[in-house]
Amino acid sequence: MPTTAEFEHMLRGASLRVTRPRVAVLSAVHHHPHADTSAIISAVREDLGEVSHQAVYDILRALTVAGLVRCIEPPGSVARYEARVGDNHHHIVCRACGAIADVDCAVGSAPCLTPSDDHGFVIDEAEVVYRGLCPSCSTTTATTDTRKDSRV
Amino acid sequence: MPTTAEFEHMLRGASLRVTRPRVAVLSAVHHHPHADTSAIISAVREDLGEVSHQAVYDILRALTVAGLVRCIEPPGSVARYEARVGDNHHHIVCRACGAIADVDCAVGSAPCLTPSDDHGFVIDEAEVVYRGLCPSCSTTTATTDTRKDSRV
DNA sequence: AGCCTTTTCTTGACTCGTTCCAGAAAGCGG
DNA sequence: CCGCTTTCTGGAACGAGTCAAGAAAAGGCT
Repeated sequence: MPTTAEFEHMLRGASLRVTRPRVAVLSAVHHHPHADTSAIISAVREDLGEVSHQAVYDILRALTVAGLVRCIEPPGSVARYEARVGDNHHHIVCRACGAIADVDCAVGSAPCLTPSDDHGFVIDEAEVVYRGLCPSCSTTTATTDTRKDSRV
Repeated sequence: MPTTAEFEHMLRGASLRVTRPRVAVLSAVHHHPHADTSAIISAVREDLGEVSHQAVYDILRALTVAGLVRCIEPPGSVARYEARVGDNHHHIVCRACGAIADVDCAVGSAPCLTPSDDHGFVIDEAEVVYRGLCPSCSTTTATTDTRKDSRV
């Protein structure tokens, strides 16, 4: 886990001013992977005392466009943020509890980036979202759900 | 494009009561692929006159759980609905204008359903979202965006 | 065909995540 | 240390979607 000095260095490297709220937000995202905005606001306020929610929204956007954090928006959930950037990994979302886990790329090459027909689009990214049940939900839920209807 | 009688038959086949709003919503989703809820409401009202938005929300949910329509929620956009169900296809979303196009599965097998580490999750579906620029946006936008940083 | 039960639709208020705005505060180059 | 610029505060506002109670209608049954 990076130190405060490293967070400051990351901000400067992205041409962003170094402020206490920004360091706190960056730190919160690193310490709470896949946290939503309100969780990040809480974490930042534990750190600094009162911080406006607007500041956190602004900072998260600034960090996102700077490439220091990544915003993911799972269906049926609010926006969540994570610090793993640069490596293109994907996510498993639990249908029952909404838990999210990271998944590294399944295959070495990029088969999903070459669809059969791109309709003239210029594709620069493909994101994969796996859906299923997390370990605890799959055990508590009776094994009544045996559908297997999805191809990829 | 299915006829009204066929829409009614689809509803009955899903154990759903046949009502004019439901037929109109089902028809609207078939005629307007990837339309958002407000567009569907407009289309239904052109058909039937006044219909409450609540009815459309309820109907869309009922049709979704019945498997007659599919709900997609692209990041940065509201929920959209489409009638192509059963075949597992994916979507290209234009970063600039939000246009959506269908993409059939790139490969015959399901490589994306076997991630390198599933963290104990029971995966039953994988959804792929391609992001890029649609034909018109890629020509109007100057070719200044040459990043190619995504693997899958 | 006509009743009765259950489901569905209407109306209207309301929640929640997010954004907009104007002014105060703080970072940082000179 | 000063001043310009960016950032943060506080509060209002917005929009998609949800909740709740009662009216309307679908469909089974006689």
